[in-house]
Amino acid sequence: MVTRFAPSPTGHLHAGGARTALFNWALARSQPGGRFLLRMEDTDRARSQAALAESILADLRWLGLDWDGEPVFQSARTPHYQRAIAELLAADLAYPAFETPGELDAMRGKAREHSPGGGFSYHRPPNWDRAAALAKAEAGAPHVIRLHLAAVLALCGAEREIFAVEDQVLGTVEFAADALDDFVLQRQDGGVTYHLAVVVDDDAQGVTHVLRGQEHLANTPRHQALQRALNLPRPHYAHLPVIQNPDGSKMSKRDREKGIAVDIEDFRRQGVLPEVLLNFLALLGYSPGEKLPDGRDLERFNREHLLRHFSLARVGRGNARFDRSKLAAFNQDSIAALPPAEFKAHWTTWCNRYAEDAWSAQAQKMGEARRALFLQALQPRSKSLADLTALDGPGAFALLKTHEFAYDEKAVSKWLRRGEPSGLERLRELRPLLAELAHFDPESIEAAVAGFCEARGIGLGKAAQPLRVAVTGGASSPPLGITLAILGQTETTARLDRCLAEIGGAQNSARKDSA
RNA sequence: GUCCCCAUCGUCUAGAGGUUAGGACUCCGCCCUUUCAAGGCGGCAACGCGGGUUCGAUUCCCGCUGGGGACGCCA
Repeated sequence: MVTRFAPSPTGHLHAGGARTALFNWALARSQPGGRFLLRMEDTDRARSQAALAESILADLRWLGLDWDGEPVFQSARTPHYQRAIAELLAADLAYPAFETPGELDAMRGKAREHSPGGGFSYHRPPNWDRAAALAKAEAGAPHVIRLHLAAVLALCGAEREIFAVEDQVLGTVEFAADALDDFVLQRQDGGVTYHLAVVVDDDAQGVTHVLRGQEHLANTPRHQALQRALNLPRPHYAHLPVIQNPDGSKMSKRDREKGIAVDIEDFRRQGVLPEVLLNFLALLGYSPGEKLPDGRDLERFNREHLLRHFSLARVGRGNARFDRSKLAAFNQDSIAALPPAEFKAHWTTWCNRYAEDAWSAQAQKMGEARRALFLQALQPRSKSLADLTALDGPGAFALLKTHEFAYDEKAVSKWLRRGEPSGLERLRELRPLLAELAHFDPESIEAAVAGFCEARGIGLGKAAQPLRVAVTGGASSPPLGITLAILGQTETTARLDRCLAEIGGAQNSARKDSA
């Protein structure tokens, strides 16, 4: 079995493309001796970019997908296409046509007028003068080369041969005989179209199974017609459901402009682990159909599992919407489950590529020991690697400087102002205790605060919450000991002073006002 | 408009001619807890509609509706 992934380097690898690549990879790798090939469909010279081809390759590698041999670039295969065109021309299975794009537009418009919505299809007229046309083309008149469908049909035993697609996911799909016309094989500029290239290359590379998005389904009769015309074997076809946005629209570059992640690069930047993205992508339009011992569906699996168990029979037929919150949940679980060393490695890699300068400066200042505590505290609280350095994330308290974070008014009033004695008063007592602590590690801090509470016969929350609000501005953070230890003794003291001055001062004047 | 594909909780899905229609994510509640996160327990929530076939259909067939895709000298 030979499969292939054949992206066009006119954009980055996007979620749908990655899923197609993944399934092709899994299908080939699930078979002994199966091969998975890569081909860059860069026949559109104007839109293709070498840098994009490289980025697609990089994203595939990042996902952990490997391919056999070197990627084939269609731009380097022109002679093969020319040979195919020449062969078709010689057999009168293709012919030159001279309409300009403008003329074709007009013809389409006219066809629409006559039957509203009626499709336009191009066919060579019966009284067509082959010799004259060939001579005109030879003389240099601008022209395209079109497939001579009627002649191809004459080659077939039955029209079914090209109009019926035996799809391994969808079953047999029958197209109407007028679904095809004499489509263009070679453009005026001499470049061949996708249809010709794909058929020639799939044959040249020995591809046996073509797994692609459902948007290609209607192209398949064209490809089957070309295979017939060129006398090439027909691969097996399977068309995958389309991946959609949550609102049911197609994922597109437009969504990217709105800041919605679409490309693999986007998810990478957001701090999604590659194995998580791979896992999640595999769940769109596919289900392993396995139950766990406790009766749950198997949903979390890795590359190796997919490669061992993947089957086209488990591919769905309906389109799938991309649910980011589920991805986030998977990502958080996977991050939390990582061995700390691996987590650190992932995070370091991510930082080197994407982290903001603000974080870099802060990390420098933190030093190794506190940085380790930070990672330890944040690992189980991060939905993504980007969360760690996000100024609105769970680690923000450690990222912002002493005077940068804001106090949450509700938290302040609940934990600092209310009560008798108030939280502020507890803070005044706690400040020297913490400032003089010999060892400022999580355990010592916890012990000191616990001792403080015990001595006064109060619950831990009475001291922990005011402290938390004072040093983070809000009522939630990692456990108190580690929170303070991450900040360090100097910073903790400074923040307590800021709090006492700002909130304490404000409180005093507020009391006067109300009195 | 024409052609094609699809149709189970909001989303991803499992599923069988007879099931209390299962799981996951989201959301809600409770427990745990110094807060958050995590974890545990529980809850809300689906077979689009109309005809057949059948003892019985959510499952099979047809129609409708709805969603999606394709209709390029893009791929």
